[in-house]
Amino acid sequence: MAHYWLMKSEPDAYGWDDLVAEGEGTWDGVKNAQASNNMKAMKKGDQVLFYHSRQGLEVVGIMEVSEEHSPDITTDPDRWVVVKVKPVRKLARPVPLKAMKQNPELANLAIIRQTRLSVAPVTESEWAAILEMSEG
DNA sequence: GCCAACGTTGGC
DNA sequence: GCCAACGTTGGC
Repeated sequence: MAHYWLMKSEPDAYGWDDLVAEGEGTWDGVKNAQASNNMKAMKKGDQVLFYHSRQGLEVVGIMEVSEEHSPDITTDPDRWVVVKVKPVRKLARPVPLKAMKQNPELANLAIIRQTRLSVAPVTESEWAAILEMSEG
């Protein structure tokens, strides 16, 4: 069964539209042990929310792991990894951080509890709650 | 643009 | 091996 995740990127550097334009993106440059461990745990087909940090501050789309982790040659390949992702679909309506913070179902969301974590797990119920917010 | 949070580095 | 200094991230 697929697992759920959330990954952050600054849209100035690499946003949802960039991923769509490329068709498949390599998620590189993550230099954080916890984030890296999460990437190592990702399996092909896992579903990933794309969150715009710094600008936007909202979940904008869903992507899918298309290739599992491999060494990150843009940083330190002995230490850090990349995964490849493909866009699945844009959310009907982006879900702002502000709204997620107000939703009691998301009180334990990893990115709310730990702001600076750029690659984070999302539980099945959190995933459902976020999609509900986008579509409801 | 600021600064809090927090991970990493390096001098001791 | 400790911990102060430093650098980076990301919300505000």
